[in-house]
Amino acid sequence: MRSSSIANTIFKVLEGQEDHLTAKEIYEKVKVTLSAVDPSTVYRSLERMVHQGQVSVSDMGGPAVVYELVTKNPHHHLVCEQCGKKLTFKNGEIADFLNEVQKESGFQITTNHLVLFGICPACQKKK
Amino acid sequence: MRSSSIANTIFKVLEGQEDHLTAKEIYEKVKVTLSAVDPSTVYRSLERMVHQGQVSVSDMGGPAVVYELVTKNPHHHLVCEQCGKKLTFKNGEIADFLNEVQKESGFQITTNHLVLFGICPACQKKK
DNA sequence: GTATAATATGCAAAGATTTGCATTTACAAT
DNA sequence: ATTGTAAATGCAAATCTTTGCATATTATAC
Ligand SMILES: [Zn+2]
Ligand SMILES: [Zn+2]
Ligand SMILES: [Zn+2]
Ligand SMILES: [Zn+2]
Repeated sequence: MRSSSIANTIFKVLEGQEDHLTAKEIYEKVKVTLSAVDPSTVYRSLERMVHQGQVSVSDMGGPAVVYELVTKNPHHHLVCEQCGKKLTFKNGEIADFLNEVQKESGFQITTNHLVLFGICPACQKKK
Repeated sequence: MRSSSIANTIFKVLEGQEDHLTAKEIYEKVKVTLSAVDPSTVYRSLERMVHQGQVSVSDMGGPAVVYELVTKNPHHHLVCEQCGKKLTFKNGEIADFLNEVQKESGFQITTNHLVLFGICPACQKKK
């Protein structure tokens, strides 16, 4: 993979990013560097990176699924479906559960960015 | 909601369905009964039903997210990302974990159809 | 290095989904 | 029943995403 490849540019974009990004947002950011890049190429690259396990793709309750680097800091989330408030769990806090499932099923778990939904304490009070 | 409403028709479609369906598939089935229905109406109705908790929406690894009645038989899945093989867990087998998260976070968990991914034993052998 | 095969990219078109707005329908209050 | 309000629907347009195919790039084998 040469350093100017799309995948590499995507990688850099995700690396310098705290939050999760939609495919569209990633495309926009890649276009800043590679102005002639085609959307389909970005979408296909993302798909590839997800399949290879470098990147996670998740529905976080927003208008579109979001992508994030997996390698950087493995974690999981609990999202309030009413106000969008987001808790982050370190991988270890969920690992027990996933290991249990792995042991009982024989499947090797690949889920690397679990997203649960709920209603946060504040929103529970609201009614 | 009158009995010929779109939401009601969608409900019937999902009720008489074993497997998960994509929005497109649901639209096609609704159209059989209500030939003049507009796609956007079906999409919006589904969104509503999901928001109200009657229907689950999940990425099961296929080309599009899939919908399913939640009320019928609450459950969760583990899907092989290589061959698509699908295990189904009764709600009880996952409930402990969700209850734990609920207790520790104060969030009231609403996730009603959890989908985990992994590699099944057969595909692990394939190398 | 040259040839061969596999992968990545761009482009155009198709397809799927969402959005804005006007209209209709359902519900509730009078 | 009449009126007023909120929700649901259809239609057209916009947007987002995927797909097929040709070209270019990269990797592998000789
Ligand atoms: Zn995350
Ligand atoms: Zn909240
Ligand atoms: Zn299911
Ligand atoms: Zn498998």
